[in-house]
Amino acid sequence: MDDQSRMMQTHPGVSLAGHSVQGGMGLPPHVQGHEGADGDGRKQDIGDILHQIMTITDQSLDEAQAKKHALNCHRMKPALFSVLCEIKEKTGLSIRGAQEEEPPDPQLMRLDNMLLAEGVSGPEKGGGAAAAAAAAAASGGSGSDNTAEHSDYRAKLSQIRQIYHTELEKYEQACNEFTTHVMNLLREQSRTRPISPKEIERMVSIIHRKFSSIQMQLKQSTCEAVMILRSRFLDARRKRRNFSKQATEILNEYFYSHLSNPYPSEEAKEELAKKCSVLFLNVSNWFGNKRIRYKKNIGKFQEEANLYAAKTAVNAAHAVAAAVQNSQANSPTTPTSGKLAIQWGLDTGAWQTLCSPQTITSLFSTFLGVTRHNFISTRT
DNA sequence: ACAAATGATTGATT
DNA sequence: AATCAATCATTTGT
Repeated sequence: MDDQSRMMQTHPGVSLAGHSVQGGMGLPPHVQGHEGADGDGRKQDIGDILHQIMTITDQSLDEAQAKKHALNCHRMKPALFSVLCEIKEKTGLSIRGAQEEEPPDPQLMRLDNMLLAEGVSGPEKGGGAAAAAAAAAASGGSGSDNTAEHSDYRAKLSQIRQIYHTELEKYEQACNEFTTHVMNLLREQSRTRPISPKEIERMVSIIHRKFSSIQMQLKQSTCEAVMILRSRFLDARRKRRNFSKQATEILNEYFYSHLSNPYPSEEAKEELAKKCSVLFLNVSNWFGNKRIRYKKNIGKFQEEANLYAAKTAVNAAHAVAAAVQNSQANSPTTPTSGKLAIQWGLDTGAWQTLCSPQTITSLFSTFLGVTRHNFISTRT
């Protein structure tokens, strides 16, 4: 209303010149006569029109409807409409131009990528399973019972995915509904207001922007949920399983039978990992923990040490005995063998005496049924 | 419920 | 890159 009156005042020349709406209520315009084709008559017309517009709210709906129809049917209407649109376009210059182009939001892209990677926004079934499998592999579980471990995770993930999709669909539907509503409204209004198709387009894009910002919030919170789920289920620290009895058995056997240097080589670790059906990293962690904990409190591990020493002895006794016999027979002493202090560390040194005398003694006695001294004396 | 045991992580060190 | 040391978070044993 303001627009209309303003523009009509500013550009009287383009108003409904030469056409009297006044007496033609409900009648097609062409039936009415053209009384004043120039001068006073025209001004009079304009005044009448303005007056009519100003008082339009006082009129009944039927009357207004009829006037609208009369306006729409006027032969000059399309031309007038385009002129008004043009004027409006020019006067509203400042509004547009500022945010015409929209570069793809980097954060939105990050969110999209993550959702895709997690199998939330990707293809329905395969993507999710693949993502779960990948996550399982990355988490480095013990390998044997991954499926049971992660079925819960997968269930929750698909729950998130479902919520995400339904919400997204809801937003999309609402967006479309709203857009069509607004478009219809604007189209309807464009019969009486100078609204160009371009403007409608712009309005639509504004609406889409608004809705996509809502979508972004949805994506954000979905990402958060996935992250929480991940940390809850896949962080190995949180969901850890102790190794099987056999695995710890094998590892302990190696540890105590290499107590003087419990640093398995890469190959040895590989082999142990295979034997225990755990990962290489698990073996490394295990030895790291074992060394530090053993060193920290040797006394506590005494019993265990004896146990495994005995175990290994059963397997190795013959071999050792043979070796001893061999060395007795043909070779001078092994240079390092006399030294019984066991130190750990790397080439750089920093080795400490760690094996208690009792451990050594028990090792020797269980191995060969001789005392440490006896054993040494047999070699020297 | 509590403490001990245990596997993993992290930061520093070498 | 491998290891140590401290620490975390869970599991297991009581």
